[in-house]
Amino acid sequence: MKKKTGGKSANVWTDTETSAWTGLVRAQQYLINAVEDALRENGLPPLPWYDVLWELDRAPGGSLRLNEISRRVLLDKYNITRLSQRLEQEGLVRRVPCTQDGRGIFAHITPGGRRLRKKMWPVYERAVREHFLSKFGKEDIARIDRLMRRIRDESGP
Amino acid sequence: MKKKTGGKSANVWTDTETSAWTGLVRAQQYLINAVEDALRENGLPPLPWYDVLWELDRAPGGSLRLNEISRRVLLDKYNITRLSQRLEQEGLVRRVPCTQDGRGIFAHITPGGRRLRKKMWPVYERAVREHFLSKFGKEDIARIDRLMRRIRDESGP
DNA sequence: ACACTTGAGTTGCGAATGCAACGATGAGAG
DNA sequence: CTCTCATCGTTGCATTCGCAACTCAAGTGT
Repeated sequence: MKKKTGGKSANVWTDTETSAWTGLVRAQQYLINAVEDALRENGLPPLPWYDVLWELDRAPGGSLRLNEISRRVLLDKYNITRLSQRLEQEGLVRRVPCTQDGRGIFAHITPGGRRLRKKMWPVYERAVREHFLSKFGKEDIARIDRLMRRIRDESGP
Repeated sequence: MKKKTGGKSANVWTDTETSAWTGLVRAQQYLINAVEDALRENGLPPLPWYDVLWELDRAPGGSLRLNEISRRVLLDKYNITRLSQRLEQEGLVRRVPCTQDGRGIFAHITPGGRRLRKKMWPVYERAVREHFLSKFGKEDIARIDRLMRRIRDESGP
């Protein structure tokens, strides 16, 4: 029971800190698992595919630099390279070199890509609603939004 | 088009819902990445190793059924099987068959395992504090704890 | 005793991931 | 102009993951 913790950045966590941290990590793991399960059960591609297709679908012109995709979905570049190649192989995306920047590659979503995303959406949305949204009221959702936003803010230099 | 969907739970999300969902997922991805980076930069093993060692270290007797580990760290059984084999190969864990249940296997943490966990802790804790805990006050941490707890509650029918 | 179902853990194999090294282009300094 | 340096994307290789099929032990019913 000793509260030695008076010095703020001691090596030791309060129970609440521990619980909040593991809770956050496990909750998200649980949610991802649930969504992936739902997609798989419906014979649909895995989540990262959806993420990328969504980013492209809502991007102006339906295309983004691989670079930018990487930044948005938080996957490493090499990951995006290969994912985009797989997507292209399935005809969901076209990879077109950037004329202004010789080393850039645009991923451009195809009609088939938009179609697939639309087809995945109901499954995705149902899973998220069932396991996440349905458990909270409007205010709590807003609270979560505000709290989570703080984590990635001012990630800085 | 038509909102045949019965009522409020239409297929469409409010901005806050979208933002809260992606915020949660991205925040956690961001945090995991940060921790993994920190571990790697210090030449330490990846996060799942820590998770398992931590669960074992704090478990009474320093051992758990593979089953139970799987449940706690939210990794699939086959994953735990192989992870525990790798840990055993590194001398961090001993896998000992359960006498009462012929098909059970206990993972039992070794002194070396406890030592490694202790060595990983400062790096782990620093990363989490820097990227997560330091951004919130006591009340917010408690709030996050309460909110995240709700997600995994009453999952079972 | 018998088959039947469930549960724990393992394994083969193909796919995805992580890491580091690499080639190529653009940007800046002198 | 040329040299260096940072950025973008790719690739080889090893590790890990995902899935389905499998073994063996427990539990259940007859």
